[in-house]
Parts: sequence; structure tokens; C-alpha cells
Amino acid sequence: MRTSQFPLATLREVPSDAAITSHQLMLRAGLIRRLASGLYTWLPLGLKVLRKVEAIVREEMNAAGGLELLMPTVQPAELWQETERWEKYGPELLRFKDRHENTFCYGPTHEEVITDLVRNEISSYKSLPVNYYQIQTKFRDEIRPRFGVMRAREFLMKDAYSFHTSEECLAKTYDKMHATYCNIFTRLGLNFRPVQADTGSIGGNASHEFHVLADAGEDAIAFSTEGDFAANVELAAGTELTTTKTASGESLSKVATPNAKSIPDVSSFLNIAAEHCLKTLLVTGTEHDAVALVLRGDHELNTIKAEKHPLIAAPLTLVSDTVIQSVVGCEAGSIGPIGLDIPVIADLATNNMVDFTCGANETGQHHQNANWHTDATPTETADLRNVVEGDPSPDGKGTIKIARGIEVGHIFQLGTNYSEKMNATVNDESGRPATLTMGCYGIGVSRVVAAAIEQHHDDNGILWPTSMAPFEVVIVPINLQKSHRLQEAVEKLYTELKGLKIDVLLDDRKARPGVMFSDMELIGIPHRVVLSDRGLDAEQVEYKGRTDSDTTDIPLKGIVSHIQQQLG
RNA sequence: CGGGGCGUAGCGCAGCUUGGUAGCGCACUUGACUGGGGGUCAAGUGGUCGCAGGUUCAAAUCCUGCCGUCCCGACCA
Repeated sequence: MRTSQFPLATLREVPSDAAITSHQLMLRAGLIRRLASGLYTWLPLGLKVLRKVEAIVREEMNAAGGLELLMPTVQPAELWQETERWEKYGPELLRFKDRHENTFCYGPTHEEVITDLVRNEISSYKSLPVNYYQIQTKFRDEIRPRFGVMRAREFLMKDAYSFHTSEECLAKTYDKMHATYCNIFTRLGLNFRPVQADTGSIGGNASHEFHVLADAGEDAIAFSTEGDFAANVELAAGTELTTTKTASGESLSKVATPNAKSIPDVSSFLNIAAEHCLKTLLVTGTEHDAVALVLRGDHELNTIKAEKHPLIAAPLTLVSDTVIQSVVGCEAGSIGPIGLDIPVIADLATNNMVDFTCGANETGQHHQNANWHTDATPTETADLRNVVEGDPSPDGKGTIKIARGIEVGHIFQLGTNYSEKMNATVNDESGRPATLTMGCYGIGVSRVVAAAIEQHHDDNGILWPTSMAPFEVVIVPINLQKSHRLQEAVEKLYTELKGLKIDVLLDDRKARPGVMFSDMELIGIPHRVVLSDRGLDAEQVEYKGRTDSDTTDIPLKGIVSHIQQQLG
């Protein structure tokens, strides 16, 4: 391709509404343009990248036995009513009516459509398992679209759905998809981690998210410094913490803590580290007006873990000040576990604490030198907190580190959630209907592009992994218009590279070298060959890899094989 | 949904306080010079100043309403 026929749309200035690097670079490099909030046009250069990602995903899915199909973006409300998601999904689901007043939605995902297809098309266990996938536009009416295509409302997704008659069979496909995803992200040249994840609203058994590690990531990932353990912080198991301290034997004492309403207040007022304080939160219970949750002062409550506890009502709700007054008889800042007659669930990390400080259940009063069992005994202990860096890893290997990640893939074992509601069955060996067991597997194709840039860029622009670069090589001639000899050499090289199926761009603009260099670095082409009259005098060309600090002179005769070598 | 910011040429911005001919840089067009890291000179193109209403002799500027867009928040004991 030639720049004269493939116009670049690079911008020198950064559009003011782009907050993160990948969004800025995607606009500046001319990959995308915004149409409206959360809606983006992919320009030719950007589309080339998107198609390369798609191609890798497609190849690997096909290699793993996936069958590609294409479902409509618009879906009838009736299907969503069957699974009750029409009510549950909320305003993220874009709903509308056609001219006949029939109700539809724009699909944010396709479980209903694929299950409907399979229940109609597949009637025997002999046809299973199957794994259908599509690469298709989705729409989710996000509360707050942001960061360009990273969290857009309309986006490109690969979604796959597998059907089975047994959990074992599902687990097999699930493992295969896990391995396939690892292949895909490895081929894409990304630094990623598969992590254990919450199954969330979709439900089901096992679930893994695939995260590209990058500081701009919206999720926090906890992983072991030594073992393979990796989990979303939402899910990472907290453990008991060991301590070398033993109780001093001093007895419980009460101190006045006027106006100290928070752990930072109390710890600075009494000059005690937050980790030696307890914080006590009252939340609505399933059987009680209030349930006390006790955490170490410097720890945060993990909502997802708490909601799973049978005594705690979901969604998690902190009780009102009125309830605190009637149950405890003090203000919110002075609650403690001592003498409470409601269930007290203590986080595991508080187990080994000694001589701690906690609210005295009287406004403006705290206890010091409190100890479990002598002063208070929790109804039970449970894992309630977010893990923090330095915690022991739950697999016993090393400690926890926390990094930011961008979720680019998510796989679930759905089980029979959808098939039961939609009555999707096949005849089993005995001729009786068996409810289908399902898995689903998604990759955010457009988000992968943004994530790759977030992970691979420098001050001059994008550093594409070769597998998704819009072009593999660019030829930059200096003063092309002025030399016939140069034109001939450039055309010869261009033709030769094209003949070798190398994706090559020839910058034949009548632009100054600085402009061409800057543009090519901005759009991130991994390999650059500069040809000039001066170089031809010495039968040499100049090569520079996008991440190389210096250029290398290469004999003209050897440049093709040098590039082939670089491309591996 | 709550709070805040911004809307003036394709992009980045000034002008608004104190009402009076719509401006700058980049980009774009033409020409000349230039030619290895975003050139120089000259001449140009391009605007319903987000929309609607109001105040006024006169509104980008003041007032009211609406719309769009971006950012922050939705864990405090």
C-alpha cells in the first residue's frame, strides 16, 4: 500500500477529551474518530488493526473446533423475557419498538439467541458438544462510556457458546478455551494473566478473566509473587494473618474519643496504627435488622464476599443511623464488637489481633487493649476483606502483589441457567430429554486494540506487536521526486516485499523526512527502511526497528532477507 | 443518578469580566524557495460562536431554559 492511496489521518495535537494514552494515540494516529458518546468509527488504518486481531482470534477458535456463525444484533424481547433478563438486565439494555409496536433490544450478548437456535436445531446428544462463535458488534448502554474504545457503548466482541450434556464435557471445552485464549493473547504479543473471577450476574460455576496488565486498567488483579495464583481482587481469598505479638495482659480500658468518627480519626487521635484498630460496620441481615462486620482498621470490606454470606442481605446495604441508634445506642463512629447482641462476623485477618482498639458502643468512646475471647467473641469468622499487597498468597506460595489489568477476555461455565429457563434439551442415550449444559467465552476484540496500545507505546507513539501492526514494514524514501534511480530502487524493493506477502507501506508523499518519520512512529509500524540517493551511492539502505535506539546501515542487496529475519 | 468543567473553522485554543467589524496556532489550497527529524515566504479557503427564547439601537459576550460532551463520585463508621 502507498500513502498516496491510503491517506493517513494523523493529528499533531491531542484532542482534549481523551484522558488515557491509548485513546489519545488512537485519535492521533488516525485509527478511530468519535461519532457520539461511546460510538466510534474505525478509519481504514484502525480497521486494518482490528481485522488482524479478528483474524488471529478466528484462526485459533477454528483450530479449537469452534464453528463460526453470525447472529442478528437486534433481538426480540420475548427471548429475554423467557430468561427473565428483560427485567434483570437494567438500563444497560437498549430497548426499542419497531413500526408494529413489537419490542426489541440491541444485543449486549447473545445467550438467548444461541440457546434458541440450538434448542430448535439440535435434538440429539450425538450432535454434541458444539461450540458456536461469532465476531460481532454489541451494544451496552454504559452508565459512563469512557477512554475511547476501551469502554465504548458499541464495540466488537468475539462471543462463543458451547453446549453439552454433562459437566465433565463442559469442563473439557472450558479448559480448551482457556488454552485457546492463552494462545490468542500470546500470539497478539500481550503481557496478560488469566485470573479467577467472580461469575457475577451471568451465574454459573467456574470463571476466568483474561487481563492485559497495564496501569490504566480498571480492575485490580492480585497475583502470587511465586506461584500461579492470580485472581481479581474482588475474589482473591483473604487469609488469617500471623503475628508475633502476644497479649500484654493489660485489661480493657475505655477512652474518650470526641468527634473521632473514622479509623483515621481514631488512630491519629490516640496515636495508634490503623492496623491495631477494629472497624465495625452494621449491614442489613437476612434474619436480623443488623449484622456487625468486623475488619482490621486498615482493611476494606469486600462487597462481593459479604453478599455471599448467608446472614448478610444482598445487595449489601449499610444500615441507617436510626437503626444503629436502636440496635447499639450510639453513633456510627463508635461501634465495636464488645457486648453486641446481634450476629458479629469477624474477618479472618482480625483473628490473631491482640490488644486492639475498637468502638465502645457509646458515642465518643473507644476501648483499648481489647482481646478476643476475654472481651468479645465473634459469632463466626469469615473472609470479608479485599486482599492487599504483601498478604500471604492463598496458595501458600509467596505473597500477594497487586497490578492493574484491562479485562479483554472472560470465560464462564454457565451450567443450565439459560437452557432450563428456555427449555433447551436434547434426547440422551435413553431417548429422554436432557437439559443442555452451557459455557460461554468472550473476547473484547476492539478493547484488545486499545489494551495493546496501553501496554505498548512510547513518547513518539504506538509500539505495535508485529501480529497486529497495520503494516509490518514501511519504506521511507528521501526526496523521491528528485531521483529516478531512487524511484527505481524503491519500486523494486516495494514489489519484492509485496511478492513475499509482507504487509508493506510505501510512504510516497511529497513530505519532508521529519514528517514521514514522525507519522510512521506515531502509527507504530515495527520496521522502517529508509532509501536515499546518498545511500544508493554506497549501495546501502538504512534499517530501524521501531524500538531500536539507532539506525543500522544494510547493504541494499541484503535488506529483504534482513527484514524477513526481523519478521521471524 | 449526584457534583464539577467545557461547547467559537477539521484539531488545539483566545475573545466573554467591561455588549459595538469573529481572531490565533496547526491542518487544508495555490505558487516560489527548501529538502535526513513535524521547514520559509507570499497569497487564499473554511464559522447558523451548541440550540431556543429573552434584555438591548446592537449579543460569541448579559439573563433563562434546553441539548451535547468530558471528568469525578456512588465503601463512610
